[in-house]
Amino acid sequence: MTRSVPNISEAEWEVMNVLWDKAPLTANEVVHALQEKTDWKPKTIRTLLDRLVKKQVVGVDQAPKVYTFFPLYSRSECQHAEAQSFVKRIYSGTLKSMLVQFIEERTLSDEEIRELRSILSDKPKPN
Amino acid sequence: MTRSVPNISEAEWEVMNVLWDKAPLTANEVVHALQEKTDWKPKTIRTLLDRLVKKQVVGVDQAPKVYTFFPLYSRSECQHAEAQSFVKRIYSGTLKSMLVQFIEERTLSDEEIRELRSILSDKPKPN
DNA sequence: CAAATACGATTACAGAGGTAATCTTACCAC
DNA sequence: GTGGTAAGATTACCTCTGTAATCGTATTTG
Repeated sequence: MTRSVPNISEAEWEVMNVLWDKAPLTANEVVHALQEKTDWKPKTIRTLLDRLVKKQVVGVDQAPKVYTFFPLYSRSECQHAEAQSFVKRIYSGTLKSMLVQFIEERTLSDEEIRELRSILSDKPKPN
Repeated sequence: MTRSVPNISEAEWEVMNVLWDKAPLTANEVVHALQEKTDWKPKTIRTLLDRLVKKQVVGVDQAPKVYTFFPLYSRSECQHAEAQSFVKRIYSGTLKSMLVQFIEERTLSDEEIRELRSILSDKPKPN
């Protein structure tokens, strides 16, 4: 039974990526981590954190006077949820058709194709 | 040189799918085509069409008194644009990591994996 | 011709998201 | 203790999206 993941907006994803990498973090630590990637003001990042808390995607520890934030869902859980809805919306539900398109349009280099093929060969686990 | 595709919202994608299937269509024809898939009111669909025209994702032929609408971008062009930004946002840019995840989490059946593998084997065109 | 209808144009309005600023309060340094 | 600062809480404001309704005008119909 997969929990359903709340929607996470584009800007919020940036924040989540930081938290997944090194939570728990204070708001300030998140701000610093994002200072390189974005040019958001600290207040903006704080707003994003608050919204994530409100959506219950992020938890907060209020015990110390300076709050620390941490994810309530794993990165792969969220990626998976996004991927499902993305593939459904854009490719009528089949990852295959997406991959076919990427191959046909040569978006993937031969090298990448080789990599993908080897992943697929390795993995058909007989379980 | 790839034209950059304007953003298309979720509801707008439904409309685009209809247009890609059988444009040019009048607003009414689009409404009928969507009557089965959605429960949107005709006015709602009309609004979506107007917004798509405004965004210049859809063109309109005003010559006949009843306008006809048609896409200005191909379906695969739009899919591709969405896929790029999706993979970038969610999987740090690599389709590979997405596929790896799908395989590792057994989101794909053995059958699907076989299909993907055969696609990959067929396609590494040496051109 | 007058009324009904159909289509297009304009307007509406709430929620999410992007991007902050201001207000409040508590703590630290003089 | 008083003023500066930092953290959290509250408020702001615009755009986009979802979801239409209303208004104006032209065409059809009785």
